[in-house]
Amino acid sequence: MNDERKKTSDSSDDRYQRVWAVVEGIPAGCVLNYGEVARLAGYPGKARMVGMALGRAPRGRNLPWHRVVNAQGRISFPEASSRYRTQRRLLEAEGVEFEDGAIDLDRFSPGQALDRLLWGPH
DNA sequence: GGGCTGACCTACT
DNA sequence: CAGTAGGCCAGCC
Repeated sequence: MNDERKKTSDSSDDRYQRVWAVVEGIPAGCVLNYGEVARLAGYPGKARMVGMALGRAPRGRNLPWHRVVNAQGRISFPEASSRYRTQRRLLEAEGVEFEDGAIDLDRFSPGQALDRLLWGPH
């Protein structure tokens, strides 16, 4: 029975494709943490793989990698790094607010995005 | 083949 | 609230 799954067994590249698809589905102005992305991609518990998938993402894909932060709502880069500033600038340009260097994941999750559209920003 | 590292998470102390 | 411990998996010596 293993031979049947041989064709459908996930190669590393296919796993990245799935992660990228989920990330592309994050609407502007929203953020998800690595664990959520992993879960939505069908790999619960494999949050680390998401980070690697983003790092290995081709540039031509226009992947909104900046909409993925860690579970604490913080950017997973040293604040002194240029990557941190780039990610933060992109997020703030989309309306994501930082308080004390952290994002309120409940307020800026895709689920709450619809509420903001209907009820307006609180 | 083994060991370390890392764009991580959860649970517990 | 901070710190620790265990888990997870892909890359790179």
